[in-house]
Amino acid sequence: MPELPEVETVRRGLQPFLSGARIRKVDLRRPDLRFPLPPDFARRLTGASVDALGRRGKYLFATLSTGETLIMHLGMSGRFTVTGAAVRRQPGEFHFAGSTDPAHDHVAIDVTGPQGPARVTYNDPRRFGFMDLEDTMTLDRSRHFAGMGPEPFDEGFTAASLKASLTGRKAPLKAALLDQAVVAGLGNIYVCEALWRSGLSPRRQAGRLSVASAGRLHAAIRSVLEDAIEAGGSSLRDFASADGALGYFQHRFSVYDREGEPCLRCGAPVRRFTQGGRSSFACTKCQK
DNA sequence: CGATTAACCTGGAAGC
DNA sequence: TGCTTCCAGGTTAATC
Repeated sequence: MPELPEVETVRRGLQPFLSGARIRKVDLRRPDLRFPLPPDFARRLTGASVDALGRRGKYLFATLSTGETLIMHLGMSGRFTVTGAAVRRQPGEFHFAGSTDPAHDHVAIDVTGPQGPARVTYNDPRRFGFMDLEDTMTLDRSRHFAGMGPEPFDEGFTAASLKASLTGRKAPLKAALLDQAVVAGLGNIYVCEALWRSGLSPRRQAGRLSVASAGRLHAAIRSVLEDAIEAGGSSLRDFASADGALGYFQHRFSVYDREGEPCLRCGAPVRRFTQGGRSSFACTKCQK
């Protein structure tokens, strides 16, 4: 589910509980999420302090005092919730206070932090998310981060660099922008929204952008992500930040999930079509 | 090498 | 009500 704004919202929600906290206990309900958890996962976390909570693209990561970094990806349906102190547990069975979906609570991390004791629970019905441990020193070269494109808000991400990374690409803009090697953090929603803001068709060949179009696209990517972060992300279904608050950017979608509704710029109906097996939404009248 | 498709997994909504 | 089909915010191995 979550794209950059949602992951950033989660990061900000978890930070007060995790940053500076010591990990007391890690409970695993199953040995794998999308992939097997790394060997001795719980043991390598237990006793560690969290130095900082960061984000790279759609990845969340916690830098630990042990020299390792806990890498987390929420996949399509992953979410974190924070609850108070651990409650009673029956043998062989998990139950977390306040959980509305214990069947998909896969990992629970008990911490003592600046806010006192807390339990951070990872819930993920579809289990497309995953966690891993990597050496902090080589994090940027780790299998998850190597080859990832620039952060949208980094200085290194410019209209010129965007145009350069798209040069030679024959794929449509939609597919190219979903490629995390071009720019990190965009997913289906924000690609659709950024293309609408820049007046470009998702079907446009990525390698054939003018300098002016690349400039508009670059600005649109930053502005839509910025607006979405400010809104606390988008809450499709029931996505919530770690403090339980719902993001509200979904109410500001210009095209995503607005098939048949009028384009906010020209009034023509928003169209939905499939690209690479996924829905694209666009105004075919004013997005060229 | 780049582009496209299928698969991973589950639940909710829509259709009959 | 119950069954079937489609769809979903991501990533990636396999295939073209």
